[in-house]
Amino acid sequence: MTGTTKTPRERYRQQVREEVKEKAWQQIAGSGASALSLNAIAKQMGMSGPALYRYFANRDELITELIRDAYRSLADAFIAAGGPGEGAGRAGLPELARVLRRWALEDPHRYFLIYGTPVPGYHAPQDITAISQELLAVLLEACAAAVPPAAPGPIPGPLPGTEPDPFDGHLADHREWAASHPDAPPSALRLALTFWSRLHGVLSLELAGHFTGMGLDPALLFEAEVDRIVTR
Amino acid sequence: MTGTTKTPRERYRQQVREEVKEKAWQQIAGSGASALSLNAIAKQMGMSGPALYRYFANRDELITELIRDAYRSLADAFIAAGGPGEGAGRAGLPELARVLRRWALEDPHRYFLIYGTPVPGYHAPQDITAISQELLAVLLEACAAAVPPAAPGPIPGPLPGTEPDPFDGHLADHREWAASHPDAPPSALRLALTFWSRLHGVLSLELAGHFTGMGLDPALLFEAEVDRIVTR
DNA sequence: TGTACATCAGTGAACGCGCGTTCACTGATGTAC
DNA sequence: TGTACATCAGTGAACGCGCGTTCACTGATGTAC
Repeated sequence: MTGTTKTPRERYRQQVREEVKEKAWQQIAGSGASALSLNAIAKQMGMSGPALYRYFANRDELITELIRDAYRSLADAFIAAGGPGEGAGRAGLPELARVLRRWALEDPHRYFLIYGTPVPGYHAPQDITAISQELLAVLLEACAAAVPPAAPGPIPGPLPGTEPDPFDGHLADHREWAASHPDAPPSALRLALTFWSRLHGVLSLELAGHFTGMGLDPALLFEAEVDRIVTR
Repeated sequence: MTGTTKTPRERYRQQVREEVKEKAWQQIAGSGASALSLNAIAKQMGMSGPALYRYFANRDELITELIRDAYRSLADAFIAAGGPGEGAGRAGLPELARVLRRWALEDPHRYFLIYGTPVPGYHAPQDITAISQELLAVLLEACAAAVPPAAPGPIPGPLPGTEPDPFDGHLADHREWAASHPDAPPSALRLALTFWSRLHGVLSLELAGHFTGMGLDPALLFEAEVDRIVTR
């Protein structure tokens, strides 16, 4: 416990940092990430603007922290559902899909901060890309479990009833991004990409409001798409 | 021709408006849409800031105009490829998909202005939604041609070899958005939604740079996804 | 073709605003003896 | 337990900036007779 012992001051610092971030999220929800203003946050907390510089070096650090928290939160949700399972663990793809949608609907702007229009010139620090790799690892785990394992020995032809996907060849040669699962067959990698891109497709259109006014039920559309990812 | 006759002044006005929009796009490409500044554009054109108010009522009108132009440009590309065919006309879905990708890569920020993170509080004027309906009509046309026509008389069960899609039932009841094609079968509507959401998924991830560093070829991934939309 | 007038593009000064950020300072909280 | 000192949260004034937008005005361009 010695490592996590906090002096009252440290405790307080952390509380204020959290409150700043909370107000920041509220502001983002109201007017978008680009309108985030330190002064406005301070005023909302009943403090003067410069006070925030005790807690964040500058505006950019705050935004980076928000992005990190967003990734962390999604990764945790994934791990809780499908991570290396001590507790709940080992969720299937449909469950992961629902976790993703629930997480996104919880705070659409948080989703867009990660997957939305990129901020020109912004590059995420390395520890953030590491979190996104944790996320990917959970997804790959579920995909590997959903797909027939690669047989050792000579590479078999396509299974009967399965048309060969030409992209699988490309994947077999470009799998650095899936380093967490070096033994997963290309079809599992393919499945992960499909899961990611298709769900991002429906979800981001839904969150951006492109389905409103069309009279469709986005939840049904989402479920239908999940269905076609799983039963390929 | 009388309707399109332009006095020199009208001509000039239009030229300047075009130049303003041009610089606006450059600025958006550099620092994102939210950083768009009238003063900066004016300076770049060698004019004083207030001069622009001869051409646009305010900043919002300029942005709306940019969005309108973006939609118009995409709709025109679609119509040229697959629209009600006098000239080229009647392109299939794969061709439409390539048109979409080419258009998006031509200017990623233009794509994101339409399909990216929504601006909180912004509502597109009606003539813009009309353009997006033109776009949809072209897509629906191609989808209707790619799908077995609905048989008149009693609704048949699912075709042999085709598993019934539960979402098609929902679509049969909610097809106002496809008013341009009142006779298209639900499966065609479904195909259009699939085309739209899946291609938006891969494309927006690509444009946002989420594939960079993964070592994948986005063009191949895109083509593979197109393939699985068409040969379902 | 020439003159009188109306139209309109563009300027420069000004307003009020909010932003990020720095700096010197006050006062409260914690630490060491 | 009490005192002396160090740490640190927060303030208020200030800097420089760029923004959108208005206004009264100048000067060039087009129009009518």
